[in-house]
Amino acid sequence: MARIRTAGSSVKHPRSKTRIQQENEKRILLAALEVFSQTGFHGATLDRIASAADMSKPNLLYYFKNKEEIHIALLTGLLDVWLAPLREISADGDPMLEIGGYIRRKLESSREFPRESRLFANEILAGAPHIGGFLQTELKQLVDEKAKILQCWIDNGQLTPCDPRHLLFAIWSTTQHYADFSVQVRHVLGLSPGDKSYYGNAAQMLDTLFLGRLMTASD
Amino acid sequence: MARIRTAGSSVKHPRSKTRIQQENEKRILLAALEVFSQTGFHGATLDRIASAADMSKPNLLYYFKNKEEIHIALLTGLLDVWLAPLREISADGDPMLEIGGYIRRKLESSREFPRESRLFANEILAGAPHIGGFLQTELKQLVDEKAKILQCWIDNGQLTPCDPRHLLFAIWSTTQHYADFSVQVRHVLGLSPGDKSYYGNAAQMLDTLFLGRLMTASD
DNA sequence: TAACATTTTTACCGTTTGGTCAAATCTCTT
DNA sequence: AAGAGATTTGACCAAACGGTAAAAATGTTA
Repeated sequence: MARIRTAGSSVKHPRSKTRIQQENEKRILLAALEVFSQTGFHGATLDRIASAADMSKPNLLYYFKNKEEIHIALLTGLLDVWLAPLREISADGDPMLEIGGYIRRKLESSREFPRESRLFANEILAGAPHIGGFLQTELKQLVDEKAKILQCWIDNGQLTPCDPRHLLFAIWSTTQHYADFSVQVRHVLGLSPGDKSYYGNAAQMLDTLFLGRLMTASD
Repeated sequence: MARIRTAGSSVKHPRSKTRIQQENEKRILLAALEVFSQTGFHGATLDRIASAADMSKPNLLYYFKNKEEIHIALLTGLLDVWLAPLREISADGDPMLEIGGYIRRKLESSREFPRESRLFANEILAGAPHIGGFLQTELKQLVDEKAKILQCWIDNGQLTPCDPRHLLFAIWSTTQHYADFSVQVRHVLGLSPGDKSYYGNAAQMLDTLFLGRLMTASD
């Protein structure tokens, strides 16, 4: 009688994960990221994920009990990465450097993790069925906190008056656009698949856009 | 022997469309827009579309020969709407008014047609399998044309130097964000579903962002 | 109203998909 | 080397799905 404990979650013995278990879970998540980000949740099939992970479907389901659990595992793993660049904004720093740095970090994140960005975008487009709670609590809280900092800068005359939250929206959308809509960007620019040379011009554009008139004091 | 001619596309007699035909095709496309924009292509089922159109599935397939044809019909109907605001930009006008108007039109389009915007976003996210050609030809051509106008304004000192194409990307992403990521926007702002009150602040934000330092001459 | 074309419905089909089960194999420890 | 537990596999299943065929119903027109 096999399967006394399901991989990694025995109720009686929450033993640490096996080497094989760790390796395979990573392989699965990597494969799932590839497939989910290409076709979305509904377009992805367990067969494709399994084959991308070089693994049989039942074997895959030995590590994750269903398709949704894989999806959730990917998303929750993503949230910290998504928040990280925003967390770094410091009230003590210079507004220009702080906002410029945030933009650079977000843009870099788009270039380095386009699949993660598309996975996130798909989830939001679908109405955020899995991470709605996260958006309402953790994200909202962090945004509220950082919006206060931005508001301080505005009150100090270091930043052009505007709704801080919408300023963040603008940064999110413009930076993520290069990952989520990369196909459109490439086609319009006449570039071939895989060519990411446009990121240079993107950074320049966003600097002029956000650090131009929005910054009032220094310079 | 029924079905001598498939609805609307007889080879021998390309007769004009029946009243019933016109009505039903509209009903189907409206229902499909709702379903596709909510769940994406793969997540949408013919049964759901049919039931949303208050129609049996075989009846639906009498008007569109398969699921993909419905999707394509929706997308192609969308492209002109998508291009329209950009087409209006005139070389003769004042840069500030032209760009400001374009932003307002795009934002208004997001508010009025969020489902269409999400349908488009889904298509791009999936790699633009159906409208790749459009992006490479019609869209690229129009962008090239309008980019020239923007470049003129830059050369005339009326617009801050920047890559015109990336300026357009920034406008697209920021305006469409309010339709495509509305769930996130609402959750972060603490608004309830259906509340679109944030569009006011959005317009203000985008004006300060794009019409601030980017505009150099007048003012 | 009769004849014809159009529209709708009912019943169905083959495939794909998410997921299960039990047996077989492998791995690690003693 | 042996046994216990962990992993893998092959065979399978029910439901959902995209789509079809043919007859029934409805609309249109002469």
